[in-house]
Amino acid sequence: MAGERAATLSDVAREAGVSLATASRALNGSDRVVRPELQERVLAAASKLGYTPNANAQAMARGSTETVGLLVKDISDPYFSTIAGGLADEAEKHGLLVMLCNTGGQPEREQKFLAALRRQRSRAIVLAGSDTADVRHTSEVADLLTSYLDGGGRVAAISQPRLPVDTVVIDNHGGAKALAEQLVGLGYRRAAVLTGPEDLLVSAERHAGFAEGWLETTGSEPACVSDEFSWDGGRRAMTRLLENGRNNGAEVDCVFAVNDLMALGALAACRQAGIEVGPELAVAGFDDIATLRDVTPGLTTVRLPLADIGRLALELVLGKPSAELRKRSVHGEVVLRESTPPRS
Amino acid sequence: MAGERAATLSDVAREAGVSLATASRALNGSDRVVRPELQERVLAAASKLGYTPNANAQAMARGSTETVGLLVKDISDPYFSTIAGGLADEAEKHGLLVMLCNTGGQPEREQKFLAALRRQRSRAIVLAGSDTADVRHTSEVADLLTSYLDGGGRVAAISQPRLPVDTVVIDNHGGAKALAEQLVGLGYRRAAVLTGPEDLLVSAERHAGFAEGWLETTGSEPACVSDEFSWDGGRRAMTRLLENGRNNGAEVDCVFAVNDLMALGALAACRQAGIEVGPELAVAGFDDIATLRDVTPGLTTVRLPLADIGRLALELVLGKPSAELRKRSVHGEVVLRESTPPRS
DNA sequence: CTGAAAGCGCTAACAG
DNA sequence: CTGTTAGCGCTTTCAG
Repeated sequence: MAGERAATLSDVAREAGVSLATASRALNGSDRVVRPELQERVLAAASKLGYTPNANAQAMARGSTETVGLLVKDISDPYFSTIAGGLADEAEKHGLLVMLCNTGGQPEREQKFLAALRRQRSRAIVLAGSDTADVRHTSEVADLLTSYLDGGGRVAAISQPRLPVDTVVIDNHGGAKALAEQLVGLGYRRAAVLTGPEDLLVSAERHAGFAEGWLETTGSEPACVSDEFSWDGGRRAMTRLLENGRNNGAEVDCVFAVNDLMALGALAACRQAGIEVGPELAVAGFDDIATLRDVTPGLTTVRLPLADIGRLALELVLGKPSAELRKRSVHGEVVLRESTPPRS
Repeated sequence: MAGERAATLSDVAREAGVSLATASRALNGSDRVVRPELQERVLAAASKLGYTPNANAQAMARGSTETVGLLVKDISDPYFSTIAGGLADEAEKHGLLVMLCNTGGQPEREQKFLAALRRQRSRAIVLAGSDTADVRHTSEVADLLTSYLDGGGRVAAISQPRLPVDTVVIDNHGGAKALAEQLVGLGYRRAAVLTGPEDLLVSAERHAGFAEGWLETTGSEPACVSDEFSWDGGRRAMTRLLENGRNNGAEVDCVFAVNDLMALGALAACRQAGIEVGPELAVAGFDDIATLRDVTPGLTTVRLPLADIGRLALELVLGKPSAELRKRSVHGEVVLRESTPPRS
C-alpha cells in the first residue's frame, strides 16, 4: 500500500518483542551475538514487515558510507567506460556502490562533483582522466582533495602524477617509445605524430615517448600535428598532414596518433584521400579499444589493460592508508596489426 | 589538520552567533527568509570553518536524497555507456548523482543492487538492459520494484515492456523491419539472421521485425542462426552459417546480425573465410555504435539515439508521477553503408 | 524574522 | 546475552 510509512527498526523490534539494540544486532552482524531464538524472531518480524534498513541513517550513526565516487571525463568514451567496468566489478565485490560523475572535461563540474562526493561522505574517490596542465584548476582540485582527505576520505587517481594522491601510473611514455622502436624495426623511417592539445598530459607523454624512441633509433625527430583528442581531431590532423606533405615534399611513411580514436579519424582521412593504409602508409594508435580490435585494416596500437586499471585504482584507494604516496605502474603492450606491415 | 572533526552546522551557528535553525535557513534556501546581515554572518562563518553539509543527515531530516540509480548489464559495452552518458548529463542538470550498478547480466546481482538502491533511498531507478524472458526473475524484480515504488521511489525502464513501470520503448521490431525492406529494395533475396539467445528480448524483437519485413516483401522466411549476443557470438554464428551453406547449397546473399558487435564478429568470420563483405555478401547490424561508424567496410545498421534514450529515461522517471504507465517510443533510422551495396 | 525543541532511523557505549 | 540511552547532523514545526 502506498500510504504506509516504511517499517523502521523500532517497528521490527516491537513486532519481535525485543529491544531496538537487539533488533539492530540481529539484523546486521555486529560483534555482539544474539541468541538464535531471538535472532530468528527478529528476522521473521523484519521480513513480515518488509523492513529495509535506511542506509542514510546507518551512515550517520556509523559515520561511514558504502559508496565510492568515480570521476571520468566522458563515460561514453570506451576508454573510460572500460575502466569504469573494471572498477564497478571490483566495487561490487566489496559491497560498495559507485557514484558516477561525468565531468565532460569541465573544471567547474569537476569541482562541483568533488564537493557533492564530500557531502555524501563517500568513502573514497577515484579520479580518471581530468589530467590537464591547467595549474589554477589543478591547485583548486588539490585543495578540495586535501580537505576531503583530512575528513578521512581516500583518493586515488589514474595517471595524474601532479595530484598529491595515490596513483595508478600508466606508462604512456614507455608504451609510445616501444611502439616507435618496433615501427623503426619494421623499416619505417619518416614519422609524424598526431597529438591532442599540448596541455593534455596523456597526449604530451605519448608524444614525448614516441619522439624519444624515434630519435634514439633513427636520429631524426618525427613531425607533429596537433588537434583535438578525438576522432574528428585525428581526421583533421591527418588531412593537414597530407596537405603539407604534398606541398613541401616532406612525406612520411608512418603516422602515430596518440589514441585509437584519433587513429581511426586518421584512417578515414586517408581513405578519403585515396591512400591505402598499410601498404602505402602506416598508421598506429594507442589504447587498444576493445570494439576497435576488428576494424579493417587491423590497427597497430599499444594495448592498455583498462579494466585492470579500474580495478587497481579501487584496490589502491581501499587499501590500508599509508603515509607516503603510493604509485602503481601499468605498462602497455605493443600490438602489431595490418595497419603497419613490415616495410619491404 | 587530519585530527579535526569536520565542522557541523551547530559549529557554524555558534561561530555566527545565531541559532541552529537560522544557520540552516541561511545555508540552504528554505522558504523562510533571513535578514541579509545574519545571512552574511552565517555564510562567513561557514566558509571560515570549511563547513560542508552532511548529505546523509539532510537525507534523513528531509526524507529524500539527491541520487538516482542506473542499472546496466555492462557499462563497458558502448551501447550502455552511451545511454549512461546521456543520462549522466541529464542528471547533472538536475543536480542529481548517479549510482552506477553493473549487473553483468546476473539476476542475483540485479536484485542485490535493487535492494541497495532502496536502502539508499534513491529518488529514482532507471533499468537498462536486463530484459530477459526469465519469468521467475522478472517477477522477483517486479516485486522489489513494487515495494520500492510503494515507498515513494520512481522507476523507469529502457525497453523492458514486461515490467510494470514507465518505459522508453525502443522500436526494435520496426527498425529491423525497415532494414529488411531496404535490403530487399537493394536487390537482396536470400537472407539469414544472426541472433542472440532466444530469451533475450531485444534479440527476439529485432529478429521478428526483420523476419516480418522480409516475409512481406519477398514471401520467404530468412534463415536463422543463434549464438551469444556478442562479438564472439557473431563470429561463431557466421562461421556456422557459412559451413551450412557450403554443405547444402542454401547460400544467402545478405546477413542481418541483431547488433553491431555481432555484425563485427560476422565480418571477422567472413574475412577469415576469404569472403569480401559488400560485393560478395551483404552484412548489416543494429545500434550504430559511434566508435564503429568508421570501420571498413562501413557497416549498414539501424541507428539508435542512445544518448537521447538515456536522457529520456531520466526525464520520464523524474517527471510528475501519473497513475497510468507511460511509454515513450524511440525509433531507429536505417543507415546504409558499404557493407550492403545495391545488388547489381 | 528568529529561536527552541522535537524528531528522522540507526548504532554504540554503558549498564544490567 | 539483552536492554537503556545517548547521540550522529540536519530540518522543521511551533512559539515568540
